[in-house]
Amino acid sequence: MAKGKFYVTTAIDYVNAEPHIGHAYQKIAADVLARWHRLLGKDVYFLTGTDEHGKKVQRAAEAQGKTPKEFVDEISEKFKEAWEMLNIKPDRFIRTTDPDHEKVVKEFILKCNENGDIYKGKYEGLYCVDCEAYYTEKDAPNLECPVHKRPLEKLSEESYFFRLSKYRDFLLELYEKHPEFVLPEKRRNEVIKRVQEGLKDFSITRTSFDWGIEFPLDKSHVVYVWFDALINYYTATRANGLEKFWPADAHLLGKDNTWFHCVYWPAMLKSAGIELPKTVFNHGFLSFNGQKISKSLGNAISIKTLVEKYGADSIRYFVLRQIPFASGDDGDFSEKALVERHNNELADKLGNLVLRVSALVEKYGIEKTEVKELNTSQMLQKVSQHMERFEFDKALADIFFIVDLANEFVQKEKPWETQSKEVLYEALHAIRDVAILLSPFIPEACEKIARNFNFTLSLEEFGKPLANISRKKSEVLFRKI
RNA sequence: GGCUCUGUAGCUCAGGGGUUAGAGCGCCGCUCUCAUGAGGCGGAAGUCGAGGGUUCGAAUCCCUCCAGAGCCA
Repeated sequence: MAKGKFYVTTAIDYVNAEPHIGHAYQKIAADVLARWHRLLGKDVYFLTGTDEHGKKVQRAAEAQGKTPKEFVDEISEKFKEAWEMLNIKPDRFIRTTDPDHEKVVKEFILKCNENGDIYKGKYEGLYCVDCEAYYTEKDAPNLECPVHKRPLEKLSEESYFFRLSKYRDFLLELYEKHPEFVLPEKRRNEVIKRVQEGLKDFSITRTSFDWGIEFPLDKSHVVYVWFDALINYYTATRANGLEKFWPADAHLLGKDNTWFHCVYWPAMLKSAGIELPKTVFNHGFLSFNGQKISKSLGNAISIKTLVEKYGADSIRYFVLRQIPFASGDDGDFSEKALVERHNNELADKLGNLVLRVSALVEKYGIEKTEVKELNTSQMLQKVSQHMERFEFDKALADIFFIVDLANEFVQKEKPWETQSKEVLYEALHAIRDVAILLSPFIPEACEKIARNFNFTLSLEEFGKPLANISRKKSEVLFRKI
C-alpha cells in the first residue's frame, strides 16, 4: 500500500480488575482510528493488551490461592473477550508476560546502560503497593497513601536508577519543536511546567518481590513494572515484518498516565537510541450515570451487560458522539443519554432513512442521475480533518448532517408519489457515502447496509456513481429501546 | 497555598469586540403516510456565573469575587 502506515496503541490495562466501560472508551477510540486509517488505504497496526507484572498482581494472585501466571491468564482473557464483544479488533493483544516482550525489555535496558544512564543506588521511602510508587512524608503527611488511603509501607531497597535528570533539556526541546507530541494542549502545558521545575532520576528495579522481568544487569532485581510496561509499544514492532510500524503514530492514554508517557517514555527511548512516537494523546475519564467508576458499581458496567442491553454499535457511537474526546475532559456514560441517541439518531434518523429508501428502491428501482442536493463531496475532507484532531464527536455530527439532509430531501421529493427513480438514486447515493464514513464507528450496521444494497465500504467508492445495486428492502438496523 | 482551564436555553455544547445570541436533544403545536407512531414544518424557552472597568459598542478584552475541574506543592 502506498498511502503510508499508521500505528496506534492503547494503554495496556493492569490486570487487577475486570474490564469496564472506562477501559472500553479508549479502546473504542483506538479501534475507530485504526479502522479509519485502514479506510484511507494505510497499512495499519493496532495494539492493545495487558500489563501483568508487579507486586500488586502477585498479592492479588496469592489472595485467591493462585500463581501469578494463572491469575493473569484468567484476567487478560476477560479483556480480550470484552474487546471482541465491542468489535474492537487489535492486530495484536500483547501481554507483558509474553516471551518476546521480556527479551526486548532486557535488550532495551542494556542499551540504556551502554549509554551510561543506569546506576545502582538505594531507595528509601514510603511505599504504596496499589500505586507501585513511593511517597515522601511531605506528600503523605499521615503516612497513608493520598490516593488509596491505606497505610504506607516503609521500605529501603537497593535499587537501580534511570538517569532521567539528564534529559530535562532534551524533553523541553521536544515539547517546543513538536507540540503535537503531547495532546491536548492543556496537558502539554502541565507537563512543560513540571519538567521545567526539574527531574529526578527514578528507580527502575525492585527486590521485595519477584513477579517481574529479571533485571539483566543484576539477577537479584526485577524490573519496575512501569519501566517494563512502557516498552510494550516497541516490543510489538520487533517481530519480523512489523519493524516498519515504529515509531508509533498515536499512543492513546488516560490522563493518569500522562507523566509516564510524556516524560519517562521519550527519555527512555532517547537513551536507548530509538526514534520517538509522534503523538501521546491523553484523554479524560468516564463516569457512569454520574457516578465515579469504582469496583462497587459492579456488574452494571461490565462490558457484557452493556453490550447485551444496547449493542456494540450503539455503545461505540454513543461514547464518541457524546463526549468530546479531543478536549481531554471527563465525560459521563449516561444510559439515559445513550438511549436517547440510540433512538433518535441511530434508529429514527439513520435506520429509518435506510429502511424507507430501501423499501422504495425495491418497489420502484433507481436510475442514474447527477447528484445535486445531496452532494457529499465536501464531507470527506471535513470528516478527515476532524479525525486527524481526534474530534470524533464533530466528525459524527458532520456525517449525521447529511442524514438529516437526506430525510428532508426524501420528504420534499415524495418519491412514493412521484415514483422518481432519480430521486431514489440520489438518496441511495447519500446512504452509500454515509455508510462508508460511518463504517469505522458502527461497523455492524454499515456492513448490513452494504450487504443489503451490494456495495463496498471503501473510500475508492466514495462519491462514485452507484452500480450493480441490489434492490432489496433492508432489515431494521436499530431496534428502538 | 501556587498555576491552568471551565461556567451561554431544562440537558449536552458551538460562538469568542459590532445588526434582533446559535445547534442538537427534550417540551408544545401542525402535518405527511414510503418508513421502526419513524419523517417534515413551526413554536415557546437564555439579565451568555456575579459585580466592576476599558470602549461609540462587551457573551466576547481587563480586574475582583463565586462555583466546578485539572496539575503542582
